[in-house]
Amino acid sequence: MNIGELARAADTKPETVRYYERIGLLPAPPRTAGNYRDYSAAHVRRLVFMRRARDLGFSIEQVRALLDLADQQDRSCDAVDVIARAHLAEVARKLADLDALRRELESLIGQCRHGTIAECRILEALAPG
Amino acid sequence: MNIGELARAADTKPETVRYYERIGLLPAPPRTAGNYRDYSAAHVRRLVFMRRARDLGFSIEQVRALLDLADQQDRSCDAVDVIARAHLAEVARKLADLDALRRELESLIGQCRHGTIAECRILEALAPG
DNA sequence: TATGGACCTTGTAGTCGCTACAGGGTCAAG
DNA sequence: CTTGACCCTGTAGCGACTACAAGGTCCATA
Repeated sequence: MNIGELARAADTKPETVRYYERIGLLPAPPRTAGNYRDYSAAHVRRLVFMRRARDLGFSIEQVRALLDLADQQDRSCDAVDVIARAHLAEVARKLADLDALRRELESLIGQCRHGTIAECRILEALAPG
Repeated sequence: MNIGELARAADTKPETVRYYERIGLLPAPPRTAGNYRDYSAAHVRRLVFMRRARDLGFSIEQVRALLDLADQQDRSCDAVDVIARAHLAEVARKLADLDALRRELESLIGQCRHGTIAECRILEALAPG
């Protein structure tokens, strides 16, 4: 299986796959006679896992930690729980920030009286004083 | 007023101020005999405006557009409204995405049975099919 | 007057997670 | 045998800063 097929199987792109190999996240596969990367089903599984975790907003370093843990089958899975909870806390924080931001923008926009720039309430709200 | 004082007045850092000058967002001020940047109250107003807009999540290019508009006092402020509304739409979209993400993470975490990695529901949920 | 330390100057490189080339090589179909 | 779709490597770019390094300036204190 070449890099394009692997990428399609994980709904990503060859550039991203090469990037993951370069940063040591996806093991380098054997090469064909023509120097093409030659992937197996295990690579597909690993890449799909990575893409799914990335889509859920885990950072590359968190993904690396999750993959490392996944390789140690007999350890307690509490470490996985810790990573997931830390990420959830971060997401919750961002949600709160973004919601406050939305309210502030809505208030800003609600003040627009469609006059001239000189009397623009939105710009006034952004300006000091 | 030197760069450190300006930065403190706008609750930011000298590096950021120099960055804004480099990308043409904050006009280069005159220099003192010792080659220090010498800022006026107008610079403070502009930088505070920029930081406030950035804190509200406007991109640098949006801030640039808002500043350009703010300089044209007799134009209609509808263009400002358009920028603000576009940004609000973007924020609302991100909020929805992040909320879906939070729910998915909560569901993932709710499945943790604190056993071994081999039977970890979180890792299973991340793994392919 | 000397000296220390806090500031300022420039330029460059790093962050994150890719993405987009450029300039070549390989492969399968027609 | 040629065409075109893919692959290879290496490097540079994105946004919005941030972090140095190596030097210069300014001001207060000894």
